[in-house]
Amino acid sequence: MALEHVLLGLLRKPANGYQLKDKFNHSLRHFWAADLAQIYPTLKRLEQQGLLKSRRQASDKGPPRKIYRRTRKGERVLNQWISEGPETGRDRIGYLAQVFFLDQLGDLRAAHAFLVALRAQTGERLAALRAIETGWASSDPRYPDRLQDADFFPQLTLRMGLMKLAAIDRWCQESIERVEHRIARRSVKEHAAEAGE
Amino acid sequence: MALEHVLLGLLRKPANGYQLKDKFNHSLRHFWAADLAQIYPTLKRLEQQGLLKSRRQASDKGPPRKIYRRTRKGERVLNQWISEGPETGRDRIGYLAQVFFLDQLGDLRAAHAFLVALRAQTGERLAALRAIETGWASSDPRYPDRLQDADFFPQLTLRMGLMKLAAIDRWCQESIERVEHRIARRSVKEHAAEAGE
DNA sequence: CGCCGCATGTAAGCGGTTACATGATTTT
DNA sequence: AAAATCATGTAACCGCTTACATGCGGCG
Repeated sequence: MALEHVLLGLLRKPANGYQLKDKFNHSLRHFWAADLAQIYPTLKRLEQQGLLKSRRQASDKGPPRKIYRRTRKGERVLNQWISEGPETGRDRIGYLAQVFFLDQLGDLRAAHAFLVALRAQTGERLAALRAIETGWASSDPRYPDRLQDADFFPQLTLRMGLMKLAAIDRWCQESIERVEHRIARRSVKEHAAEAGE
Repeated sequence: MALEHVLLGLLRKPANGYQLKDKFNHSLRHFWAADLAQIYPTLKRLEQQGLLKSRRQASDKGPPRKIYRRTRKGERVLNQWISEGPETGRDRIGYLAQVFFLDQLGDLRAAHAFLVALRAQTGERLAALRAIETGWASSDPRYPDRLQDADFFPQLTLRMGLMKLAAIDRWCQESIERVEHRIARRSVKEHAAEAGE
């Protein structure tokens, strides 16, 4: 399981399940979503495997927390996961499957609308990432290359998000144009056919 | 389920499970993997839902085939899936999670090696896509903008793969360089510290 | 004779999502 | 008084992967 490894990575410092969820929402959200209902049982399992240890701790506000701490065995497993090399090629890209079948709508204008919608979504996500970047850059003068390692590598993932979304946006632009040409060409042909009848 | 929709899209023309697997391997492989053990039960379920119909047909070589054909209801469901707009943001990117925690290896040279390996993998996939593109371009003079719609949209997905992998490759390049600078800077500091002792 | 390609399936298990259940504290 | 936030969990279900089971026909 991959979530196991991500939790081990996040537990560089001790934390409880709820805090881990927040960490997901703040830093990893753009390429990894996690649910509390998945986090809790996974933490439990990791403890059973001896990769984590937990202790209860009273909280000022709300019920007591169950705080997990990574064991040395847990560290070793994390290290091994990364050392095994990059996990690539398992991606399933839903919107690309949709694009693949776009002709089956039988309506180029509907296909066009799909691409326009995709570009809008991409633009939103791109704007969100850019906002994070400018915020970070303005709050820390060491951004990006004088950050300490623990922040530098997350910064690299942000940069990857930015570059990928920019590439998707460029693709949307050019694809939309090409579909527009297609529509124009087709209507010319139709007129020619009508004139010929 | 998403595989359901992809199978519906692939069944523009009737086919059996084994052929569908081949279609996956030929055209969708780069953004969607599918297993026979998943395809067969899914086809069965789609038939139970009235989105497909099947008939047995003897084969020259090997056992008889079970050929599925899409019903009008199946067409409607496919259409609806695409019309609901692009499915984005559900992606879990394993290697980015690994990059995120790369500092925890506690060894910049190991992190560097990871990025080099990622770049190598990216390069391989990029080369594979480029080979497909040049093959297609040389075998069909209509490539890319005079292809018929049923080929044009798949061509768009190929182009997306190319652009994304190129972006990842650029990111790898610049990230590797930045890590190298980091290593160099660090060793300078170490020398300074030694001199100071 | 064994292996490969064609062809169809089942069973077990895993990882993840959705929905449900509970309850304290803080904010509106 | 109601809603939001903090906090932990369970149960049911779903989709997918891995492994297993079966069998035909052609090739070396």
